[in-house]
Amino acid sequence: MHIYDSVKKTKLPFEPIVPHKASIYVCGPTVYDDAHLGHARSSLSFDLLARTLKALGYEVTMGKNFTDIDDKIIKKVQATGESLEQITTHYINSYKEDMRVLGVGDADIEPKATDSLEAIESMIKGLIDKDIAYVVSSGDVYFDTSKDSNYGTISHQVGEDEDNQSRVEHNSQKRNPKDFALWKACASKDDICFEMSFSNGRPGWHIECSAMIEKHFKGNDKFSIDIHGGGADLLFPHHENEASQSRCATGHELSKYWMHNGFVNINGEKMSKSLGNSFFVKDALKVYDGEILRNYLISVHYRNDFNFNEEDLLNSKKRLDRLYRLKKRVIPTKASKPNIAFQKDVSKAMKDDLNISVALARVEQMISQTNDRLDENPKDKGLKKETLANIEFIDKLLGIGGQEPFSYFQIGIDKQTKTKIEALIEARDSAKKEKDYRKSDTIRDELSSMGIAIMDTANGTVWEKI
RNA sequence: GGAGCCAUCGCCAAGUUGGUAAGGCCGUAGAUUGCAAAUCUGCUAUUCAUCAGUUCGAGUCUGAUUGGCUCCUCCA
Repeated sequence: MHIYDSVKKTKLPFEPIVPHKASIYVCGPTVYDDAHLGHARSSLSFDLLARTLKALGYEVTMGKNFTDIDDKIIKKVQATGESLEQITTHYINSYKEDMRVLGVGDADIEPKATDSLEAIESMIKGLIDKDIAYVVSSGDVYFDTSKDSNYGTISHQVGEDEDNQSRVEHNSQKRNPKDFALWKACASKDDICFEMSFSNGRPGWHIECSAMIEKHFKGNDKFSIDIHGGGADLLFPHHENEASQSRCATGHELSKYWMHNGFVNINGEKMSKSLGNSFFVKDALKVYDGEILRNYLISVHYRNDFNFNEEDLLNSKKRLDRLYRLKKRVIPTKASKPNIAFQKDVSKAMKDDLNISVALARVEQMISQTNDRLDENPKDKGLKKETLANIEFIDKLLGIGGQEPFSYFQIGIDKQTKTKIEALIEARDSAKKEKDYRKSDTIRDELSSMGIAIMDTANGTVWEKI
């Protein structure tokens, strides 16, 4: 397995801390709103990573946190009158449900900031004791970046000159402009605070992840975890700060490898809350099936930016349709063993920093070849069994192709419509038998206007929702 | 102002260590079909934004130019 390390900026062989085991920690969402396509993409990227590692025989431990204390959540609390817990529970469940529909299961470890306050406190305390962190008069606790000579080695973004045109607000209480808050003291009585030895307040964003990693992962004397992941925007300052805190607190590096996924753009524009063009997973799922969305979102390499648009989505759906049409041809049968060459090729592609394009190209080659062989010999039972095994292999590795193929093509059709469609097909068949092609074509047109495509096969007429 | 990324067929998109351009969609010709659809087969970039350099050889390395984009502020 090779992965691209976005800190070293090169592809590296994956050599985990403990042989055959992989510990991954991904920055999860701040739960004050529904998940958008960007969350989905990040989640999907690391889901593919975990699936690939598992397929290669690694025992994977996936951690993904929920930031459930944050200014925006508090704002929502104040705006809605609901409790912090009500709000965060709601959005955590909403996130999990969306991801489940996209084929991403729960992480093995799902820490919440509110469950990690002790770990946060002890890490901050330790840093204060070493004078790497300091408390200012307001009660805020800052991290002294000048104490870490390696500060900047993660993002390579910290220049020599401190006095650049950075948009970072200059706080006179800070020792250095780049220092960041580990702990924010309560500003008012309405604030949501936790009592700590240094002040009443709440944790800063960066410390949460560091503390949660230390709490849940063992690591060794050099690294806490194997892979730390997240969106490309988190590289700086979030991951830089995380790495620095952990380095100073633990005396070793936080993560052996760093992976960052690219953005989802909508019509070429960055999707962000401030631009107001967020595309929520829930909204997308109203229109498209979860697997179709998944198939689309994983079709572009995880490091590239992803430009979401409907035309490409439909294109990618057509590719998935081909897989399911093949599945229709081989079902019902019992899967045997997947074709070794095929399995090897697909795995090889995924082993190369999750090269999904090459993997999917190989899948399509398999589809074409199998269709060809099935055209020649429609009753090749061995081939059918192997093909089904191939599809099951793909489903396990990529999370696509796992549905029952007939229902895949009939998603969103209710029973009543289904009965009607089947009646029309029956009527058309009898018209065809009587060679009344005008009538049969009229029926086909009627079905077509209902959004139903039909195809005459050796085993009778089948239909699909377009 | 600082840091960095990207530019491959009409569209989407691969292309570690330089060796002579995957795959899909669309289009097109054919097989098949009552006609379609589905399926299969053939065709579809002497060329990788531009210019220069290194090299026997560059989409792949170096430099410059042009055009997109991101981060430096909460952000997946």
